[in-house]
Amino acid sequence: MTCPEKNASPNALPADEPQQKAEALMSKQISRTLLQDVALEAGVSTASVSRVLNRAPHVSERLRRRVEAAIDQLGYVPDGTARALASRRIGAIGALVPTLDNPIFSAMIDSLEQRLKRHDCRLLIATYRYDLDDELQALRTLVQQGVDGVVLIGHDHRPAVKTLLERRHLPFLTSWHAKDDPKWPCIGFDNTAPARHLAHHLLMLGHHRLAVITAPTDGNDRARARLEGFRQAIAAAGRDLPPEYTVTVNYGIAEGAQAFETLMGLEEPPTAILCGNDTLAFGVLLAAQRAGVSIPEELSVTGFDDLPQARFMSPPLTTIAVPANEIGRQVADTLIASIGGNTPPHRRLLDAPLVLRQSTGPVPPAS
Amino acid sequence: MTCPEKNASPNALPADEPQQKAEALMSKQISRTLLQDVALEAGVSTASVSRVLNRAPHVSERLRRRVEAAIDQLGYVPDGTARALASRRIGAIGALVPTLDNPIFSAMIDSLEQRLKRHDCRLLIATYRYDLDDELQALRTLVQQGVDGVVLIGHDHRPAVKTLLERRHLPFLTSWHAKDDPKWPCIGFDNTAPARHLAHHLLMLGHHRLAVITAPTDGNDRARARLEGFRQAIAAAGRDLPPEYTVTVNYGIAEGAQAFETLMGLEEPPTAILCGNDTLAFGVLLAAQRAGVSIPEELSVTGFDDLPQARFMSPPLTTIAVPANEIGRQVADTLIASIGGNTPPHRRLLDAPLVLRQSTGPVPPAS
DNA sequence: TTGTATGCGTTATCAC
DNA sequence: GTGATAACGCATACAA
Repeated sequence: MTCPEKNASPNALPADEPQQKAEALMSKQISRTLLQDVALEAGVSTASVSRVLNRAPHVSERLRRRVEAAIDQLGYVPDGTARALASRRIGAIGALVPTLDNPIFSAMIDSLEQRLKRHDCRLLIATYRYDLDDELQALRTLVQQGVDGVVLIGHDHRPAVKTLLERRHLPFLTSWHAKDDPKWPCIGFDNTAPARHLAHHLLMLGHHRLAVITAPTDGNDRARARLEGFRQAIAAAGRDLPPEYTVTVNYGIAEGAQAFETLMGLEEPPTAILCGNDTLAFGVLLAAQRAGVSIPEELSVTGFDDLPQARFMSPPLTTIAVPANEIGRQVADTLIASIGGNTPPHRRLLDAPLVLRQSTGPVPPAS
Repeated sequence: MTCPEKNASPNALPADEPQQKAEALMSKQISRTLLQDVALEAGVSTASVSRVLNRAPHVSERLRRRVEAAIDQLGYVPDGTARALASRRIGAIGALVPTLDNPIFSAMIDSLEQRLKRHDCRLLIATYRYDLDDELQALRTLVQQGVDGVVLIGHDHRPAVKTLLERRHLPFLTSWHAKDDPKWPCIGFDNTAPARHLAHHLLMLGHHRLAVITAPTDGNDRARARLEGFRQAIAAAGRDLPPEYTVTVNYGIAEGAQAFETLMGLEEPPTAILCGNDTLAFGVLLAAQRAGVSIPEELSVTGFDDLPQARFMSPPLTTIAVPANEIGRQVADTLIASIGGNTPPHRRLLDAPLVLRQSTGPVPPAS
């Protein structure tokens, strides 16, 4: 049964199985060392090897050493798929994000992944381009893969998302929003209040004609919340936001620049522009520069996100610092705890402070 | 055996097993429908259900319909972990990238993921912060997870990386470089030639004092290759690149700005600065603007990557357009083919064209 | 503390 | 074309 030397036969079968070898050669791995081989080498049971592998309690130091020696000796590497099937955990969570093209999301994913690694957890990502049907579909495949947990952006989702998550008892977290709903635990920040502060800030500077450039709000509660914040402040000041002062464009610098042209082409151009995100604001800043419109003397501009570039723009951009990295870290820690059985707080709100820079100033005297 | 109604018992065990239910409640999923249940419902064998699921050939239309009906009826969802164990494929590949904080990498990952989805393949990502030991470690965990393929950035890796990949017969691809090594199949682009072109372009404009700002070259063959390209062109012009004209800084706008200060503080400041990537160049551009150094009249600046912002800088940045999205797509297609048994070409080179904009101009007369 | 035996839910290899 | 049934490699309830 025990072969002379190097021949650690994968399966302790009753007799030589001729096809065995041929198969192994065709297959992805040639005669891998199995947990069973380790058990044999160490002279212990497979259960003990498994215990050592999983750092289970109640294993004697002596046994542990023996097993670890055997593992090193044979260069054993546990099979993740078998582990997953038996333990019902794959050691990875899934993240559903609208896109990775937006640096604010890739920043969050980056820190999420770094933090998960500490907990020995991998990250499976899927993007859905702000299409909620695609999001649902992507979630289905992630769930089918067997992810141990899921993180979502925002609270705009198809109803089936929640149904699926709950039916599978899958730990999950939403992020990037602040809605207080016990059914949708979240780690995020308020998008409305900061938006309100930005608008308020401009109103205090004497601006009357505020315009807004927003991303499409369809399936994007963050964009909606920010727009709502802008509206609230404007309404509180006894004014309103006329439709022609609200421009909806897709994400992008060029799109922001385009929106600038549109707004400045109006009979009564705004004296301040509130942008739904920094990238749009960058576009406005650049277009203004090209058009010879000086910021903030002739026009005030605000962003939302505080991307690394924001402080380097000319002039530096007044914006809201979104805690993308902190969200990544806290989501990782919380989801891991949640997978471990701890019920997380239904809602954790992080700061998204106003960052006053030089792109905003008093309303021009001419107005 | 067959329960009255809703009770699709997960296992057709001989008798009631009291613990069964308790366990199920504790566990992640409550009485999931299994492939076996589908087989029962459809009145066929489990093998047939599996065949339908995997679109295997030689299945009658009639049987397929019956099975599909049963699947819909029961809302059956295959278990990815069991599938993975039995088929030896998890339906996901792993991507190892230095960081996702650099938009050029997140762009590639974004398109990679989008394209993989078409092939019904998921993406597992891991970052290693340019630390090759971490890269190796991360690869180990991905392999252990059972990924069906791996994509790496560059050709700087620990030897163990290749050993591991080959021992497991794991399809893999490197990217972002152009080294012609049959052992390291790659889909990338030449970093050296474009760098040479940039330097040549400046030399043709009459610049003699060229400086370089580079990212740390340790474990970063792309940075090294670009630096080498700069050097080649300069040497070809009968000049050299003195050490004080070569500044190494970490990635970042602030870092680029800092390097600008350093260089312009020299007794004989350069008349042109070649940056290892766009982000560093952005820093230079912004610092120059602040310092009142006009570009390109007093100083020429080049980047490398062609990030979306590059064309919106003032002045627009002369740079190299790195095909990040195309790499993502082609890596996806090729790796999938490779997993399917097709041997990919050892090397596919994509274009990384010079994009001439306004940040470069004739050497200032004073020089 | 350690060993035994079985389950995890598919795929795949055979026969038929 | 379809049906039994043996892997797949590990975790774990239970016994010892």
